[in-house]
Amino acid sequence: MGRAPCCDKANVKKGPWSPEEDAKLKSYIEKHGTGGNWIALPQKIGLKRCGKSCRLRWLNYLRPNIKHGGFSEEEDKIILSLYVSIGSRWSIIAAQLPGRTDNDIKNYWNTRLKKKLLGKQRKDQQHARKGNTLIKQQEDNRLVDPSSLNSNIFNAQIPYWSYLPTPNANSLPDYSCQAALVPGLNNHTSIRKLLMKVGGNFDSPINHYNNAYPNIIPQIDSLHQPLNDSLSVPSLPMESIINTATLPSTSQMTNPSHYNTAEVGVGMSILDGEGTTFPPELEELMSSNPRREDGLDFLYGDHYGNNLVNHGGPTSETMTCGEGSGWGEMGSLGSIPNLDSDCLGFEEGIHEGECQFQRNLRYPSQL
DNA sequence: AATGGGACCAACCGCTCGGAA
DNA sequence: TTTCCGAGCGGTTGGTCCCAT
Repeated sequence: MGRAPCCDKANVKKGPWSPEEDAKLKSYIEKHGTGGNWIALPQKIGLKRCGKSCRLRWLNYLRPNIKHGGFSEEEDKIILSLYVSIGSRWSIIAAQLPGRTDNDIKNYWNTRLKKKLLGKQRKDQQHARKGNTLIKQQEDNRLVDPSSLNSNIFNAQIPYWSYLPTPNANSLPDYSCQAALVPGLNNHTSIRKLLMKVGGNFDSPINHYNNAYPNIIPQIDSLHQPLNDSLSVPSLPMESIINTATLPSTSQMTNPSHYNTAEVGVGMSILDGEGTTFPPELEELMSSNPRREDGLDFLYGDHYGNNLVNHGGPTSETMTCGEGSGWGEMGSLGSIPNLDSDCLGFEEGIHEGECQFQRNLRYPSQL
C-alpha cells in the first residue's frame, strides 16, 4: 500500500501558475504568513492547488528578494566550490547565495555550469596536449609562469586565494588559521547558520574526542569556542560534519554502500578512498583525466597533476587523506576558492583534521 | 517559412526526516 | 515506542523559447 497523497489529486490544478493565483498566494502570505501549515493553505485562500505546490511557488518565485538568472562569476565559483565540497546539496548551497533558490541553482548547475565545466575541461585537455612540450620545458627551467598553466575554469589567472598560506599536512591542523583564510568565516552567525543547517553539535564532540585525540582538540577548540555562545541545537556529532564535508551527494549519503569507510576510534568514520563514488559529472572529469585520480587538477593544478601552489596539498610525501582518490582528497587540496561563503574553509579545516586523524592512526610513531 | 534540436526553467514527484500524538 | 503527517529536499519531467538548418 502506497503512501496517502498529500492532497486530493483529482481536485488540484497542476501546471503553470496564473497571475491571479500568484496574487492570491502572495497577498495572503504577506498578510497572514503560512500559518505553519502549507497543506491547509490552499483551502484557506481558495486555491485549487496542492500545498506543496504553493510552498514551492512561494519559495522559488513569489518570496521577496528572489533573484532570477544572471549568475555572477563569483556565484559560479561559490556553487562550484560547494558542489565539489558537499555535492548536490542545493539547499545548503543556496543558503550561501542570498536571493537564490535551491531550484534555481540546481537548474543552473544542470543546464549551464556543468557544461561550462566539462567544456572547459575538454578544452584544457586539448590545450594541454598541444602545449605539453613547451610547458614541460618551461617547468624544467623553473621559468613557469603559473598563470600560463592555470586551468582554473573561470579565469586565466591564479586566484588570489591560491597564494595564501595553508597549513602543511604534516603539521597539526590549525582551525583558527584555516578560518582566517576565508573571508566571512569569522562571521560566527553565518557559520553557525550553515553548520546548524548541515547539522552540527560543536559541543559534545569536543569532549567526545578530547580523550582519544588530545593533541587535536586545542585546534578544533580555537574555532569552536566563539561558536559556543550561541550554539544550542544538539544534532549530529562532529563526525557527521566531517562526513558531510566530504560526501558527494544526498543520494549517495543515503546509501552507505557508496562508502568504504573505516571506523576509527570513538565513532570517527573516515573515508577510505577506494570504493568512494562521485557525482557523474565529476566521475566523467576523472575518467577523462588520467593524470590525477581526483580529476580536479583543472581546478587546482597544472596539466601534469602538480599543484601549482605551495599550499601543502597532497603530494607523494604529504598526502595521507584518502590516499589519492575520493572526496577526502578534494577537501585536502587546500586551495578551494576563498569564498564569501562561510563553509568551505571550515570544512577544509575540519578535513585537515580528518587527514591528521588518519595520519596519526597510520603513523603513530610520528606523534 | 518550416522544423528539428537544444537550452532553459518552472513545476511535479517521491523520498526522507523530524515532530507531534 | 510506534505511527502518522507535514516540511523539506533532490531528481526528474514537460513546456516554451530560440536558433540553426
